[in-house]
Amino acid sequence: MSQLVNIPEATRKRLVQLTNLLKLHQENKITSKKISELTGWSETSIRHDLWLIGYNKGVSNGYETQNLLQKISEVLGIETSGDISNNSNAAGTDQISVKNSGKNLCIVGLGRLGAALLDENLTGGSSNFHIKAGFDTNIYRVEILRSIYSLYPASEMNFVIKRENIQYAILTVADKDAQTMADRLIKAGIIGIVNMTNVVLKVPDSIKVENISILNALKLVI
Amino acid sequence: MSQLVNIPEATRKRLVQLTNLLKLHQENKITSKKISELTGWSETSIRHDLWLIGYNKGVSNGYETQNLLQKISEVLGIETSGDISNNSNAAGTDQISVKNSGKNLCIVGLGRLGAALLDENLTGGSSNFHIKAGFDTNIYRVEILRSIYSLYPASEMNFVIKRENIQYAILTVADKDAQTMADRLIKAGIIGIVNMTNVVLKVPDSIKVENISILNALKLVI
DNA sequence: AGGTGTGAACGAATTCACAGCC
DNA sequence: GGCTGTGAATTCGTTCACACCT
Repeated sequence: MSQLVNIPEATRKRLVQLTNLLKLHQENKITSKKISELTGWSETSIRHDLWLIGYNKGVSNGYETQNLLQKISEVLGIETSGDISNNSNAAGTDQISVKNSGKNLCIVGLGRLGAALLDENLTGGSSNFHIKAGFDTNIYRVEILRSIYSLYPASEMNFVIKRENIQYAILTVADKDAQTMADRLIKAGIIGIVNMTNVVLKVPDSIKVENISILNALKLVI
Repeated sequence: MSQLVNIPEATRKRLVQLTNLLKLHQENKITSKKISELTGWSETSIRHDLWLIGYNKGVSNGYETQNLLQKISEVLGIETSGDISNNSNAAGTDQISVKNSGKNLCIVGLGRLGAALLDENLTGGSSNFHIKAGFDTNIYRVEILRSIYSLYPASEMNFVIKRENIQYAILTVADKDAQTMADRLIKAGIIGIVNMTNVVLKVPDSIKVENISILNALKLVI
């Protein structure tokens, strides 16, 4: 789909974070040294990353902030649209028309955390994620919550995910239900899961999972 | 204090996750093959990890679940304080605490997400983290929220962190305030930060940071 | 000078291969 | 036969060294 080049995982992680940095960066240009100062990454690493994605617009004088941001977003398959969507900038080598389809996602598990995410500004910033649904096994929970998003009992998961063309899920259920729910999500057609539970999910190779358990993170900073 | 051996970061991550798996595992024994099935990690990797931490109780017949859990927790410096203490003392009071060297933490930024974390069961499971304080620059926010935890305006951060002997922080502020708040936390004596913002924090080498931005995670599962 | 681009060298992490044990 | 323990081999990621640009 988007993945023009095969980017190493470590580089992908840095690039995603770099997009956020570039968005906040006020100045026109930015050097690898400056990025290094702001992040703690080595200058070489940054240049190497950009080399890997075939960026060669720096030419000894630093990178043009917006141009770099554009390129990285392209390569990662995330849209930056938002602020400067002057798509009319020709010159670029983007022969492949990046389809501007927003990414639809759902939140599975509407406890305190999941419910908070419904209102979190996930679609903001300028990345186009659309929260299309929230699910919970507890039907009362679904009814009680007020939100601008549509909430459903978990029993309707399969149906709703297909109808709304949802491809990604944030999993915030109890640990004991995590694997079961992941299985159901995958069966319904989900291809990427942000796993906020504390368990390791076993999924097919084709499914991408990112683990961001708060408890695990705490144990790692000890 | 705990770090008996110098464990590679990749191994540490797996071990933390493995503790969760072992806690949920019902059977007495577990093999590397079984762990592999449950997680997707390679069998060799698992055995190698255990070898690295000097575990050698497996001897060709699988590992004893509880013994292994104990050992890993020890090495990682996280207490397991017997999650299955239902063996004899069935009474609700689990005050049987082993080595109550609890880790004190605070939550910085009491938006929807931060507020949700106050009530999240972070200290549960069996890892002893104690949420000692919540901070927000918005003093009204602090006053409005009800919780069993103590909330303070950010201006009192330095004082409270020292008084309560808080060493770890979960950062859930707005991106633009992230670095500033991190700096203040570090100045106040914090040594580990779980960074839930979307920015990369620049911190001294002595400070541990784990990044668990939901937005970044979403971009990585695309 | 101060910056990028790029392959080679180095170090970290994973996998392989096989010895040893039950 | 099925399992763990362990060094070696391989793959992956980072850093170095230096050519080149402006």
